[in-house]
Amino acid sequence: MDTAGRIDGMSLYTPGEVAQRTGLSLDTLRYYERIGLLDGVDRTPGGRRQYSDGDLGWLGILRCLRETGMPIQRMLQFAELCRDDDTITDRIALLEQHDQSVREQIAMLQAQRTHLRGKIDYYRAIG
Amino acid sequence: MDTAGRIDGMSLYTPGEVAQRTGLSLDTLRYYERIGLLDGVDRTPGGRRQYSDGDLGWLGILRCLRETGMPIQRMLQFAELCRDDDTITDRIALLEQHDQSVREQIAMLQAQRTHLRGKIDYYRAIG
DNA sequence: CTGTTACCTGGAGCGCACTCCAGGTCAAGG
DNA sequence: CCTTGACCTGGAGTGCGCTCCAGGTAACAG
Repeated sequence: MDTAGRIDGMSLYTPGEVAQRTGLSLDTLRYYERIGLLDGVDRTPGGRRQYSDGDLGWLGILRCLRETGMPIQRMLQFAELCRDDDTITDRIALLEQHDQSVREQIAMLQAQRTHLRGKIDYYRAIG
Repeated sequence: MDTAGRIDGMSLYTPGEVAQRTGLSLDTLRYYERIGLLDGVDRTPGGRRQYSDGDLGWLGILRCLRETGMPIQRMLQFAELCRDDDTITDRIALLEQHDQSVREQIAMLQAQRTHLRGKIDYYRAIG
C-alpha cells in the first residue's frame, strides 16, 4: 500500500511520506512537535509517528505561515489560539495582521524589483 | 550645515547621516565595510568615515539586494565583479538571475496569500 | 578649556530556525 | 532468524546576519 494505513477515507502517513508531501524535513517535523507547534500526533504501538490528514492540513498552514515570514513565536501564539474553540475572532485578527504583512512584503519586493531592473537596464545601456 | 561637507554639488555624509538615509545601522555599515561589501570609504584626518554620494548609491543597491533576499556571499561576488570594469555581462547575468528569484518569491507569496485568505474566509464563515 | 556627543577598533555574543549526531529501536523482506 | 532501512530520543552544533561591548579618540558647543 502507498500510505501507512487507511480507514474510512482517512489516511495515516509515515514521517517520510509527510516530509515528502509537505517539503519539511524530518528534523523540522520533530522540531515543530517538540516546541509545541504540532501536538497530538498518533503513534504506532512501537512508538513511530502516524500523521493524520488533519495533521497534514495543519502542517500546510504552518508551512504557509513560515514561508510568508511569520516568526516561530507568533506561530506558537496561533497554535495556542487553535487549542481553544472560542478564539475565532482572535485567530482572524492574527491572520489578518499577517496578511497585511505579506501584502507589505510583496509591495516591497515589487518596489525593489523596479530598482533592480533599473540597474540591469543601466548595465545593458553601457555594456 | 546639514551634511558633513559639500564641494561642487558632491556631498559628504557622517556615519549617522548615512544610517538614517539608508536605514542600515552603524554596526551594519561597519560590518559591510569589514567584510568587503563596501570599500574605499574616505576618512577625516581624525579617522572618522566620510561617505560620498557614490557610497550612498552603492549602499542603496546593497540594501535592495539584501531586502530581496540575496545572501551576503552572493553580494560579495557582485561587489567583486564591480571592482573590475569589464564584467558588465557577468553583472547583468547575476542581477538577472536574482531578478528571477525575486519574481519567484513574489509568486510564492501571492500563492500563499491565497491560502491565507482562504483560511481567514473559513474562520469568518464559522465565526 | 571642558563637557558632551558621535565615532573609532577588535572581538565576543546573540537570536533564529533549524540540522546533525550518537546510540538505540522497530518492522518488513528474504 | 537476520538484515536492512526507516525511525526513535535528547542534546549539541551550525550558519547567517548582524549586534553589542569595552575602552578609547575626535570634534564641536559653550
